[in-house]
Amino acid sequence: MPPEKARASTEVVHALIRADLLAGVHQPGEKLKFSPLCERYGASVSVIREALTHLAGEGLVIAEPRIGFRVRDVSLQDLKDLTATRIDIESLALRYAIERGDVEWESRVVAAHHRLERTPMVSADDPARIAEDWESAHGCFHATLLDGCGSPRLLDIARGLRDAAEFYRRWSQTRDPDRDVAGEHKGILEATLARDTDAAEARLRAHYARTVEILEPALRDKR
Amino acid sequence: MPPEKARASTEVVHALIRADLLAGVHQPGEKLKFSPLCERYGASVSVIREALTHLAGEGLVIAEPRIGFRVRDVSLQDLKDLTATRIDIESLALRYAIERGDVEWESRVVAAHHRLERTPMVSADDPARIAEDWESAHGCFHATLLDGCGSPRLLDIARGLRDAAEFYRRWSQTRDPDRDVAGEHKGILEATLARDTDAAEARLRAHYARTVEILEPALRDKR
DNA sequence: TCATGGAAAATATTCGAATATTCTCAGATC
DNA sequence: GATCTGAGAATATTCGAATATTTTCCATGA
Repeated sequence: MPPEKARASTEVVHALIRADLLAGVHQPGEKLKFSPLCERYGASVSVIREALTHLAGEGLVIAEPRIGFRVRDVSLQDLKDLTATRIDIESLALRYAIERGDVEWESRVVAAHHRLERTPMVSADDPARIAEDWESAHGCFHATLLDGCGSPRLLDIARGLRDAAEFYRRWSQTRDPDRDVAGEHKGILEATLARDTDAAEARLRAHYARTVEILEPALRDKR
Repeated sequence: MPPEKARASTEVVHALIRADLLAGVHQPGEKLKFSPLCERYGASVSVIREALTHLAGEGLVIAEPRIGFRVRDVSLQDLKDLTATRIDIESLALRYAIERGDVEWESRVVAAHHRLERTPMVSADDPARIAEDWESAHGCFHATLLDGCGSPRLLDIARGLRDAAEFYRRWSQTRDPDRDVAGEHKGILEATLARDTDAAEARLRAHYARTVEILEPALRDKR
């Protein structure tokens, strides 16, 4: 339930809808009608419209002129393409980061990893669901890793792909209990700090390939 | 001067403003105020606002909440980053295209190149300005080249970067009279058809590096 | 049974005005 | 002289109603 805001700016509504999309409140492919959204977020059509246009730019919703907006659909095919693209882009950025990153960047990576390592993956009250804090620390670790590459354009592309991947990840909350995610992160960190480009890239690649493997069964029926 | 449209849908206005931005009607960094835009495009604030929000998603304008919108600024630093990123992304896509592209794709590349070759670079009436037809054929050739890669996500990223580059290219209409652009395109085409990945990538890389060299002097004063 | 047409309902789009915010600049204060 | 203040102007944002479009669904005819 979104908090009742007396004043609803488009930014706030954009963030609320975005959070709801990632949380799975609106199903993939579902039509997003104005009247219900206005009621839910306590805003007029104008601000809903602007928020949706913004989200369409981010690729989370699809704008269909004169028909309306719908939640972006998911498919196994798209997940594979997304993951492959993400691996290529992040490998590129990580290589540059390892090549160009300074000590200040290194420290931020170590800090982000430490935070991730010390954040419990599941919350105490709902062990079936991945904790919000962990999701945040996880995203932050991967973003910081690439941060040293020095290319705003490349980082922007990587951020967009991460958002899209998060959409999939949150939508299907399945996970492999045998998987040593912490170990994978540690491996990436160590290879990066050792400035071992090939090893770091291989580990990053394996990390994401694992994720798609886990999500695959949940998408089997979606084509 | 934009054609007087009795009915102004946001799509039409979006396309008009976009064309004007690429044509340099609105200067980089300039504030885009609603009243003048409403008058110029014959639309109400709502449709102008939606068009600008859309353009902000494409990165051509910058949205500053509660302050308004402005044309994205240009800088030498950004041009260099953009070009480097574009080279990396397009190299990646071209490699995949050469690896995976079928005969149908090959034919489209040949066709696009033929069209580009037979389109005059400058129009008869204004030899100082690059012809609209040529710009279009040029963009189409480069897009088709990557088309065979089979990754919608990667193609989407490449398209965004091409748009950004076009913004720079059109803004500064300088060009090098000694440059053999047609030869460069032919070289890329031949290496691609020969499925010589390394040669094709090297030629694509050189092609874009040349472009930044030519644009550089015009941006010297912009930092 | 299936296709077609065309009201009626549902819905998206657009508008212009009402409101809120930011900017400008003259005057006051230190 | 420099900085603050606040009224007024300029501007962006938000609203709800008016308009246009799409969808639904039932009647009609092949």
